[in-house]
Amino acid sequence: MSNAPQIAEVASLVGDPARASMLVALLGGRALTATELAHAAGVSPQTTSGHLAKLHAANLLGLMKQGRHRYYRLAGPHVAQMLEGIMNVALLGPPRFQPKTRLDEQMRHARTCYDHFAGTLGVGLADRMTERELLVLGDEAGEVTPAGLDFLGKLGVDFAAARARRRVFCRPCIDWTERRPHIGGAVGAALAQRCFDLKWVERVRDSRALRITPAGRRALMEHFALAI
Amino acid sequence: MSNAPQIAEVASLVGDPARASMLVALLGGRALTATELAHAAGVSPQTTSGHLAKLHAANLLGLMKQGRHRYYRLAGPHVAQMLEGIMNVALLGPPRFQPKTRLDEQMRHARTCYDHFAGTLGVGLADRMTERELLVLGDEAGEVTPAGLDFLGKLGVDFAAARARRRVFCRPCIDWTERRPHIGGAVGAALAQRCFDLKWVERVRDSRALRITPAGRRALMEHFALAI
DNA sequence: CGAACGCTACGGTTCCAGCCGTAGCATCGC
DNA sequence: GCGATGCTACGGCTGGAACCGTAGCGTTCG
Repeated sequence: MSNAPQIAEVASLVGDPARASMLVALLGGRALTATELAHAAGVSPQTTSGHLAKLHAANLLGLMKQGRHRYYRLAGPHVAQMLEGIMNVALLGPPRFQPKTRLDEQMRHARTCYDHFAGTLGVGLADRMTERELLVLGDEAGEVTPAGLDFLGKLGVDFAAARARRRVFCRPCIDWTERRPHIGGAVGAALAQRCFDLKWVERVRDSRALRITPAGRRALMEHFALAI
Repeated sequence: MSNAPQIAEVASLVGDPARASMLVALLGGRALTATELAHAAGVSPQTTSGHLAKLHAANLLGLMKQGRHRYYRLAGPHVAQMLEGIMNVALLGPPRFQPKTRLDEQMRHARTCYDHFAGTLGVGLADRMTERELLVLGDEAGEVTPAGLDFLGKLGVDFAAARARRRVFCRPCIDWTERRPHIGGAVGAALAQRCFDLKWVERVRDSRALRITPAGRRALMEHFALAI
């Protein structure tokens, strides 16, 4: 009568710690090989192979074969959004102990969240833009103001897709570490892409973490009054 | 290092068919007793009790004791939003056979989605309001226009909470049956509440389904040009 | 007060899914 | 061509969880 079985099927796929680790790793936005995902999940390649096959069969992952490698990525924004929703519930659940590691510090500072920025960098950008009324972020939605559109346009951010509609909405995404919203959706993705193109921000190898370049540090201060 | 274990824990809670059925039943928005949920899930009361204890311990459900009954409800909008995200992924997954039952027809027509309307009614309202530019719905966000604010205000919809911010955003929610967005978020909740208050729409006993009253039928035609 | 009802605690059974070892197939480098 | 690498298929093991029956506690009603 209902779609509960299908919900359970998808949820149980995410419900295995190994698979959840893989999905979280892929939430970094990059396509990863089966071996990399095996390392991320802490299980053998054989086990990983089975997990990835299931996730792929359920359309949670996309697959790109390249030589002897198989690159997996999230099937789309809807999967990222689902994971985000689950993370949000996990965050509001019973409080937990979380041993802080060194790597955490880097992640806390700046990382990707599928296709946009998170961490101190992500919420910092959102805060500064909100202060200057370039952006309005509510609990359930957000919008770029005309001034914000102008501002981002001058930075060279490409709104071709987002501008198709008259308004440029954006989706607030609750930051896992900061517990406050940052800029998600098409706007967040376009802004992040521009920062990559301008070499303000670089990906850290084998991680979701990001490194802000010296040029990026200056530029963020200049354009966003954001001291990182 | 990461929060993957917590994600997996939450997801595995939803990943059991019995628990998923209970959560979907609670997505109707009402608080239900353990026995009602047992019936919804198709398992014994003993088993149900264990499931509900787990869901409650993980802060996915709220509990209200009333005499010898225990009323459970979703812990909050974040849980509903998570379920919505999972449903969305399940929808875009591999196509499935779905035997249509009689009850489905009623549900397809009009039902609640936590705190707002879904089904033909839900998407119909969204469509008509969009046509008249009372509402703008994008892929990831939406907003009530000034004309829409005026329109809904005259209907007596209470925006006290939503109006706190200058703008009234709303969250598009992908309809499970129609596969198109309907009005969610605070705006959807306020509109639904007003329709209940005006007795345009009634809940159907023991179901998420809704019945549109004769007065409601007339009013929807009059105010929204919506023929149901 | 006794019976019925709503719900939970505990014990035992069953079954499934994750895991790895071994083996096998494609691809790359020398 | 040969070995190394990346990945997958199969088989057997094992741990965990869902499930129900029985039993027990609190509440309601006659």
